[in-house]
Amino acid sequence: MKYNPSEIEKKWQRFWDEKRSFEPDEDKSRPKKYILSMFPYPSGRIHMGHVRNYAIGDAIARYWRKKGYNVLHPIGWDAFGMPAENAAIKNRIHPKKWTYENIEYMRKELASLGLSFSKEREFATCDPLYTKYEQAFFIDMWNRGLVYRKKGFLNWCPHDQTVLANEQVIDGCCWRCDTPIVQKEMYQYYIKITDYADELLNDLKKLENGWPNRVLTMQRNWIGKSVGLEFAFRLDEEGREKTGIEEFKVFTTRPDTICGVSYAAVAPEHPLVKAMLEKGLLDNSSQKRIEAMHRMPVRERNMAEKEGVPLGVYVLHPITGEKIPVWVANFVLMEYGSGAVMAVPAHDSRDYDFAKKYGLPIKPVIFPKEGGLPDDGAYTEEGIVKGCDGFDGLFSKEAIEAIIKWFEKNGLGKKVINFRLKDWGVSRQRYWGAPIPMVHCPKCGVVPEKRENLPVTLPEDVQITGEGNPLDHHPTWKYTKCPECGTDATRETDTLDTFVQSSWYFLRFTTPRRLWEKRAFTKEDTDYWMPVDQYIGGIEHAILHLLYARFFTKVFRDMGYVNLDEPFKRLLTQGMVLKDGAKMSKSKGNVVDPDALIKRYGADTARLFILFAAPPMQELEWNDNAVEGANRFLRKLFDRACKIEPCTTLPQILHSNLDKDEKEARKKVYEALKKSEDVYVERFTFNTLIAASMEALNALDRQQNVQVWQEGMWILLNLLEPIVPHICWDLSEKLFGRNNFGLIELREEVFEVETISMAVSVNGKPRAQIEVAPDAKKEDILELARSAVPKWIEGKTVLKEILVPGRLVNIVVK
RNA sequence: GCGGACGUGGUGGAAUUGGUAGACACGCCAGACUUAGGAUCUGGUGCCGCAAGGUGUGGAGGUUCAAGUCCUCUCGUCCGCACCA
Repeated sequence: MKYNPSEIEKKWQRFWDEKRSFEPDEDKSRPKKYILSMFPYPSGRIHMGHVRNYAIGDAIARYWRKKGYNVLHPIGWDAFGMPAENAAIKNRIHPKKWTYENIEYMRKELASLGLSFSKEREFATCDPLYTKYEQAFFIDMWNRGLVYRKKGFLNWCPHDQTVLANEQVIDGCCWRCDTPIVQKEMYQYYIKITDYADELLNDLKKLENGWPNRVLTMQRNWIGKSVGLEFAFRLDEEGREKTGIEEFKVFTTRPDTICGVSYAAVAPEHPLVKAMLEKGLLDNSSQKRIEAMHRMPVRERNMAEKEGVPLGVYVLHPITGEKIPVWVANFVLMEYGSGAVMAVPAHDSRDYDFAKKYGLPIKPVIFPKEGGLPDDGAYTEEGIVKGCDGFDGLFSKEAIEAIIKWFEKNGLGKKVINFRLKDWGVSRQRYWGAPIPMVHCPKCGVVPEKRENLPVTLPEDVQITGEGNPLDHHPTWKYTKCPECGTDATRETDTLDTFVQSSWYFLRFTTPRRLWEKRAFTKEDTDYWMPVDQYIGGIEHAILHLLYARFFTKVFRDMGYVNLDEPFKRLLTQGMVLKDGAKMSKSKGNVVDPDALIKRYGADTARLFILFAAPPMQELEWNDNAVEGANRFLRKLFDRACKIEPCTTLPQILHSNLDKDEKEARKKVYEALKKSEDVYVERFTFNTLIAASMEALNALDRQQNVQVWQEGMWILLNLLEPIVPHICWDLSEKLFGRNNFGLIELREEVFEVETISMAVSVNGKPRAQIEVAPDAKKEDILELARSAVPKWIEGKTVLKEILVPGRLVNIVVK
């Protein structure tokens, strides 16, 4: 019989569907596994990255199911977002239609891979039923003070009258109409993720054994906790009178360098600058230069050269009382700390560059324990304080403590913890998103919509042109009554960031469909299913998605909705799929289409290749020839299986009766079985398991024992099922009535051998092989070893002999 | 600049605790069979060398009886963050 993948695959996919084989059991007494591959954006067609993602997740899910676990392995669609609007502009198709059609198509594509999804829990995040709960959560957070409105700067295209995401700004211009973008200040909704900054940082410790180190590092850097001193620079008398401003705050992580301050620097957006501009205290050229700095988007400022303008006002040094000039500097960020810094050119490279450029004094106050200060550049390491009254002789760490204490004692400053992490702006001036469920009332202000009115749904009769906000432009949609007082009011026309949807979708999956109308999820279900035991996805989500999802979990916990600190116990970040050394992309023309591949070779070949070609976390280089090789293995497996006599139980073999090749075959088979535990549970290096299975099949091929063949195939089909399910179900059905899909015990006797082959090396170089009995005495082995390498030891003195049992003998001679 | 990961045959990759480097596969070479095919099977294949042997995990040192694996320095590639005070 010939291996016919398309026939087999259709047959079993239908079988699984009809039997609802992969729906989780509602019996919560069974041990569970929640295996989740990140849900896809319905862009239109699946790509190889998806195939890889879902092949990995499916293998893990199928493994645990076969082990008797209750497995939740769901799929859904991250369905809101800009591509739908872009398609609407380009092809005049409604985003909703476009999205649901794509989902329809991609669902079929994924189905053709034979993935064991819990399909009955599938949903799209643009389903109103999902939006309903998301809006309710948003209101809960608003009521708890976790959501607030604030003016923030956004990329704004004056031509299209729209807000642009950072990635839509190309060289400072709108990606669509090429108009230079401006920074526009608008009201935005923010979620207070910073309230949880410390916990999000500390709890990374709990993930150390389950998450890749680099993801943990990336999150730590992103949160960016720094501890330091906050104090105020008081303006001198003249300055206070001129500007009407008394003082401004600065933050430093290096209070030990405070006596080296030679100027203060403030951001172009700083209130002091604003006040001075308003009062006309700056000359024309200074004004112009400050305005130019201000105009430059913050992202671009870091590329530009350091620039500054002296403000002509002075502050007083809190310790020495010296007068210190204040500068505006383009490298000071308004968003971080207080938007102002104390500048210590001797010990900070940015301050140094700036001081050099403008000829400001450089005063070293920290000296290394050994050696001197650098000739050029700042000394940014720790050292001993010199030239700072009252603190001289202290080492940096002690000086930091002492100086902070001094400030606190004198009421001049305090220890402060700063985070790089900022609150999460969730407003999007777009159509295709979840409407923010708020109402603007002239009497009551901004108030949440009533719960019974949720979801606030999108109007369908809109024209998406890319200009302006369709919700705002809609003739009637935004007009409503205030939920508090009934006055005429307007709806919020902003929609939510799509990251909000992906921050809790994994909780929604725990809810059986019959409860969807009633509840977002229940504690009963989340207590049982959560946390996700294995999460699989691309490294590109290492920071934002994973951070937001962790944050939502903690907020839900504090609102009493879940009993859970961290949502994802283990995380596997898969590598990219490359072709010709580059990421597959249409523009490069190096795309391999999964559909075509499945059509030609079948889903099992696609899955086998993708898991065989590289370990999951590594990049995978596409190779058409190697795909052919994967297919060859399956054909061979099928061919050999067809020659086997069916049986319904695992044959009992008397190992000692077998010949050498038969024993070797059994050994290889059981080695693969042994390996499978480690691979499916711990390491996920499917490539090595597949290699071990190939070795086993090759070894089986070198002998003819009927029972050894039966046993070998029984085991191989069992352990390959998670990787190539269709062929394994088909052959298992024919040969073993699928009785081989249960637990298989290891047979230790197959690992026992009559002789062990050991290497003999002389001075570390391998010179000969010897065969010894497993129970041979040390002296006998050494004797044999010496006699095996006469050429290398004759006439020399044996200094030492090292025996590594079962592996080698090393003879050291001189 | 800071942080991280990775460098092993012609290629993808194995080597879990320091113990015979190159498993498995692709490619290539030779052969068999053949309805002459991009099928299947057998054998070979790190490099140099006729061989004995030498040499070999980016490079240079070091620790060790023994290093792909541990340490120091260095080069390269990729990724993340990027004036974060």
